[in-house]
Amino acid sequence: MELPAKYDPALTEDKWYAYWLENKFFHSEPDEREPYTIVIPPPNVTGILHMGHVLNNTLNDVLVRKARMDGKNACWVPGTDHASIATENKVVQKLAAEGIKKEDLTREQFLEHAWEWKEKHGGIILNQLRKLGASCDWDRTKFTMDPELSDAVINTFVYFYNKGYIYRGVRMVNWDPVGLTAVSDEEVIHKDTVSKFYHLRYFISDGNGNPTDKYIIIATTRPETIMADAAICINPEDERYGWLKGQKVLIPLINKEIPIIEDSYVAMDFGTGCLKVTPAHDVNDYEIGMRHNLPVLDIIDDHGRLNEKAQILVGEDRFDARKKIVKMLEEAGNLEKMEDYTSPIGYSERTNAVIEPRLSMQWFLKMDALAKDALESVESGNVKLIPDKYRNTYRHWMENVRDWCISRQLWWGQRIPAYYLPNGQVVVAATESEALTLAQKIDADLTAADLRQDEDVLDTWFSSWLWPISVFDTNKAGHPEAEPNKDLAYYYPTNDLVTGPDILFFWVARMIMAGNEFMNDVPFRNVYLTGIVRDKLGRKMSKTLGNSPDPLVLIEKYGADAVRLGMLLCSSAGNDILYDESQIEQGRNFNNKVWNAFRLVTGWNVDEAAQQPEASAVAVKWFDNKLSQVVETVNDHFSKFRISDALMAIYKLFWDDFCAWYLEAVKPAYGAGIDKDTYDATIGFFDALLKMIHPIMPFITEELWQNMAERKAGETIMNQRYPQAKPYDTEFITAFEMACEAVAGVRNIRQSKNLSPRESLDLKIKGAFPAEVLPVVVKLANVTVAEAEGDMSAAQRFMVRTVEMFVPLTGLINVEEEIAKLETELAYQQKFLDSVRKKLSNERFVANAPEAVVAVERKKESDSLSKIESITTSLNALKNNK
RNA sequence: GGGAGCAUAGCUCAGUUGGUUUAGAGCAUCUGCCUUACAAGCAGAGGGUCGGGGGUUCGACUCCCUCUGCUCCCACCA
Repeated sequence: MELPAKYDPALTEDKWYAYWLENKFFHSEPDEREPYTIVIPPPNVTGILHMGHVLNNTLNDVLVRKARMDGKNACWVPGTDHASIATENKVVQKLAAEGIKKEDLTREQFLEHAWEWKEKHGGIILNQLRKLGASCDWDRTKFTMDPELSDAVINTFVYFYNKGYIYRGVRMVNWDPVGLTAVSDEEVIHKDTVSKFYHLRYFISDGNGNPTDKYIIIATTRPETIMADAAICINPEDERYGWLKGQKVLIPLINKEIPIIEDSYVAMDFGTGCLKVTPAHDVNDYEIGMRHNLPVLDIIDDHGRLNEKAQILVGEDRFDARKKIVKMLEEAGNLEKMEDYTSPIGYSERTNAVIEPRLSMQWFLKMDALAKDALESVESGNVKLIPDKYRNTYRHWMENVRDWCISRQLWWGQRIPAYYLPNGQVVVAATESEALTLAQKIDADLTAADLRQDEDVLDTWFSSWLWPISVFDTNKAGHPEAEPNKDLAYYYPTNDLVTGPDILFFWVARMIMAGNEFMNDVPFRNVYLTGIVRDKLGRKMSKTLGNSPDPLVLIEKYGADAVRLGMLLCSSAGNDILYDESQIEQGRNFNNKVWNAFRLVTGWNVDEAAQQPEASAVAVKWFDNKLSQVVETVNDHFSKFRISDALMAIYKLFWDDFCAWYLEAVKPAYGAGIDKDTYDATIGFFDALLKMIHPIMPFITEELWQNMAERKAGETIMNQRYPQAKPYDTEFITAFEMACEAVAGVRNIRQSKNLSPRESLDLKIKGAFPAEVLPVVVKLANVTVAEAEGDMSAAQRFMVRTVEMFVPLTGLINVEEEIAKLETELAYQQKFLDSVRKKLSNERFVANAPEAVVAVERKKESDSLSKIESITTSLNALKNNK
């Protein structure tokens, strides 16, 4: 078969993926083998593949394919996350574009639209993963809102409620006025934001609600909330304000009288030392309010607009209201001054809206006991974080965790299974009928119609924390006492989890909690935390910056194998990835290299009569050893999750060792056939190399492996065993390296003297050069080898370790130049020798350093001495001949 | 404000309990080659004293202190 000189991934990738699918190579069922399990970090169901997914899923796939080739029963479970707030937002926007307002729909109607949207867009990202080559067990594809998975979520809620871990209460929550829901603390991003610090005059009341001419100044960033002020607070120690005690002041514009209170919370050295207390709209103020029994007046509505309780500016958005009230305050003479002020402001992770601290009734899950166990799981090493610097971060979070606000004021998600009785009492049960049974124990006359289910849904993470359990067994979550089903018993705990550090707490920590609670075992052994993919300039990839390439376009342009290799090249664990398209080009180039090596090897004609040349025999022996050495290295890298190192080891083995040295050493002369021994060995090596490359570049390796020999139907490289390391001879590997150095030395001389590679040269050797590898030198350097004798001053000289090599070149030697070169080298060696000797003459060194270290120094000394000797000899000879 | 981490060739990174490293790789750069697998290639070459300073040690890129710069996480000073 004639292959083109350039590899075209478009011709192979879809073909082989379809082949893998048809043969169900990705599918796993429990059997007697050791399982290797990974659950996918489920992407948002409506998500589109971005570079972060590419990195994550490439790593996952490499690990899964490697494990599969190591003989394990590999299972990678794919799926998607319903992502309640993100998806609901998208649906709301889509409906808005069609002129439909969410408020005008019933819950059922809205959900119908949402499901329709999910059906339409839900599969996209999983199909994109197929393009990347992901070897997921698609038969096991799950969605966090699959009916059975939702049941598991509901059962979990009921379980924790009955355990007393879930409670309902009014708390200051992070309100997202755009998403119209509470969000958890973790979903709030604090960003330093420049705003204004307004200094406002509050006049002292005369006792009858009229202002006197005395006033105090308070500093605030939120003048639009003054109408909700419940008091002005000073520090009791603050002498400046002693006179204020017991007085009342008037809120500007609305002239409402509020008391002066004292609380040590107020910092005397910040602002003016007077704090306006607004319990409904600030967490601290709320706590002060609780301590001092202040009334709570909520003047901001769900959308972030002032409500009628504000009395003024009713219906205005909080930020518009701020601008307007400042003007009003100024006109009323209440504005002392304003200054620029930078402070951290909370933003919603999903909608980027400024978070409004707001009091509301929410459901919470107690975290202390769960967090304690989850911390222990990591501290004890039951779960290993890679890189382990994240243990510190993890510990800090787990020790300072607050109760988890699990209710969301949304429709898309699992609806909270709490049912209210007409009298306000609440019962919690998995189904309406069970809830009715419970309710009837309270009041036997109740009917189903009397029960009202809670309107809220659960936080998305309240379903995804069950993922490693519920993808296998939907009954176990919520029922720790139940027997796990066959799949769960076999696949759990999973082996490795690959995810980003940004969801270490959102997801990873909570999965550990759920695993401990329901399985009494952690959900995975290793958590490999990838970096964030950034652009060349180190900026996070984002839609708004437009610096995020479309992976599918890249795959089309370079092939999935190239994209995978390009991503892995720069991805050491835990470090951010600075993505640059040139890395993908490098991946494509490597593809092409493999392709062309294949063209060369398969283009050879076996000559049954030919004897194996000595150089070939040496090269075969060497590469056999080298291969084992690198397999060992690669396995070691894999065991430490040093994927990019493993990749580089394979890359160099193929390109440098196999192509640049081995193939050149065994390549038959033009037009000649190759002997059978060498050919068979070469094909064997190629086979091993393809297997080593396969986890990283699955497509091209399958294509070539299939073409390398007759394959039976249903055969695939992905189910072959990974090459095993045999004992190898390091001495021989070193000897071959010396041969390579000798070849390089000759090539160097050719280059500097402008000599053609076709022109054969003499190579004279002085010293202990391993004779076994000489045939390779002879072939690759195109030289005739002999021992050096007599005067070598008319030769170009170089050294391989301690062996001197001469290429006699009468008439071509520039004596002056050679002398200068040798003198430089001599000076260097002399200096080196001095430093070694200084060490050796230090008694404390010789006495304290380990024997081996001292021996090394002695070897350095003797090597250096022998080099100096040979340099001196050559130098003298040159000088004498001058 | 608290905590963590990073700083090694032009770029991205290795350097595994301090000693065969007066430091390695890939990419990029430079030089010479269209040599019959591959110019997406081949053959060579140059390039850093390990952010600054101090200390411990026979010996430090590696340990300690300090300064500088960057990054991330956490955080209720209005």
